[in-house]
Amino acid sequence: MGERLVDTVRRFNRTVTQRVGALDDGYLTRDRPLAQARLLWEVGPAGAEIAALRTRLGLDAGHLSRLLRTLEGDGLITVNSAPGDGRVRVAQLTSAGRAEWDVLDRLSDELAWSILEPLSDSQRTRLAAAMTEVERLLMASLVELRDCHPGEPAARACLRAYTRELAQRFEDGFDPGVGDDDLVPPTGLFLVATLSGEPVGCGGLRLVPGEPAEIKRVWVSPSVRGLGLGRRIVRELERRAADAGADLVRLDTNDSLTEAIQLYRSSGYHEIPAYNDNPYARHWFAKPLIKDDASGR
Amino acid sequence: MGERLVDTVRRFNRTVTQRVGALDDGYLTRDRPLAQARLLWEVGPAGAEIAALRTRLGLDAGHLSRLLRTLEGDGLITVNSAPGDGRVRVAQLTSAGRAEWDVLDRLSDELAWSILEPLSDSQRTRLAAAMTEVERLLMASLVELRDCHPGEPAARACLRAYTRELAQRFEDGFDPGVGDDDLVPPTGLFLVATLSGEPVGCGGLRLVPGEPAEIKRVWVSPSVRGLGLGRRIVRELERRAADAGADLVRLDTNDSLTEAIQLYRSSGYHEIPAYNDNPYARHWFAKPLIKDDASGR
DNA sequence: CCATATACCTGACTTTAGTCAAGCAATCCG
DNA sequence: CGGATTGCTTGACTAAAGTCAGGTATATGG
Repeated sequence: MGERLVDTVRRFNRTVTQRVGALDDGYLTRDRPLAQARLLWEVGPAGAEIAALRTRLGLDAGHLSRLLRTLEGDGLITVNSAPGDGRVRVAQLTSAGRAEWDVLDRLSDELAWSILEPLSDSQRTRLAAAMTEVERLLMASLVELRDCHPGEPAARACLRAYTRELAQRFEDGFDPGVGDDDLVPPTGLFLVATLSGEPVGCGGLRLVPGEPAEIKRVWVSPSVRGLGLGRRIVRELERRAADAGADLVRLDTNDSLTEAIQLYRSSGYHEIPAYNDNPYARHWFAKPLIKDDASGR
Repeated sequence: MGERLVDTVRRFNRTVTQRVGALDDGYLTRDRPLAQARLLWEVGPAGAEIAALRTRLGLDAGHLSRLLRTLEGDGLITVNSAPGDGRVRVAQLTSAGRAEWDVLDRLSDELAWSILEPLSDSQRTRLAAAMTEVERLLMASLVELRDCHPGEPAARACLRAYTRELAQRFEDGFDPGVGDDDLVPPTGLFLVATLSGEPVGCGGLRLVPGEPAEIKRVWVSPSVRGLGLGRRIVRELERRAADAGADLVRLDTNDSLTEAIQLYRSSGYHEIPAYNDNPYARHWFAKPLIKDDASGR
């Protein structure tokens, strides 16, 4: 039965991904090299930082620079230094570039419509629903979890979002207090989850030798909630804690974070007495770590 | 609401198609050029005719030939003339090529599993179901309908399948009688539906000036049934008949072709008295054609 | 048997894509 | 203020993809 599922995924990858992908490229290319067309599209009406384009398109810095130069030469974009930081450069569409982008936008609409057009109404609705489902579930697989210094931009973005959200949800606001710069080896660690470059979640671990490990700053972007990312982050943090020699992991949380409490309970955590005086904490949880070097499944 | 559906399709195309597609390519490439890897994969354990590879991969004849020469030079495939026709050449995997193919097969399994792995059981099932749905419905859109001489290989394949199926379904067998070589302009036409090069359906139209047009040889491959292709073929034939000046289109059919009868009834056909003495016909249908040069949505 | 068509191959390109090291300007850090 | 770092650009490549005009066997139809 696992075999059947794998076959389904493989067939899907082959047929849908390659064929529709090729179709998409063909439509959007407009007798311009594919990389240029994609780049022009990604710059978009709002403009974009070059670093962002690089991660989104997965291009080499040199290659990207050259592509930008070509588009600039064709009068489709301008590249200027960012106002804040002179090293950062920002690409903007010129009016000619905008016109071209609009054409791509229209073609993209037409392609989408050409897919829907031969279908009956009910088929169209079913297709859209199935596409949304596939997309959401694939997201979960494409999220990458990696170690990240809390000071890195991706981490800071997550922590800002985390703080903003808690401030909104807690009755009496939220002040994160001191920074999270201690969440680096050897006294801790910080994980950031990214979806094609964009940070979509995070989690920290504080490690004090001889004491239980502590999970902190677990946050998942609303855009990917309900896909099990929180559970995945917590599981990874537990694994790291075990690797570091901890045999217990604990954390504090607040009543208003109902999904989090639900997650911890269903992940094997049980409530314990307060182990700190965090003014925002209302519940304290702990989970014993069982060491196993042979990971099952 | 049409707009929402189009947006869904566009988002799907972008995220799923590009990201999963790139992932797929990366896995399967095995530090061999992508085109070579894909070609090796397409040759497969059963071997393949070069013409088939060309259409399946959408490659230029020269480019393909060179790729074949490279794989041949690496000892992965052999290319020999086909037994029937000395011009046609067939690629076969050598044992080394077969071993390489097996590796690709395994990697493909691993990639599929890496997508499923982070998901819960119920999510996996839902993903597989949604993928199957997307795939089937996209098929309908990717089917291309084109004019085709009844003597062309694609047409002959359809007509053979048509004949075989009727012979099986009719109580007293089926003999197509004379060929369908009259289904060419100006006395008629023949359409073949292809799904990425493979013929999956057909339909013919006989045109006699001053007489009603006649629909013949409508067939849809079992692999794509239930996706509205039959209806699409009939609709296109009606359009062609109208373009040719006919104001009525008629056809004959047999009791055992229940889906066809259902299709004709729901497409606006009504039963009429026998207009010919086709020994296999049990029902005769007709539909008046309304001319409209402004085709609505 | 000969003209024509088919199916593929070769040579001789051009265009894209992608890599790597070196370099420069802006910024950050102590 | 001076040395490191960051962010991007350039030069100098290589590899892969794709194109196009011949060319060579094999088949087909009169």
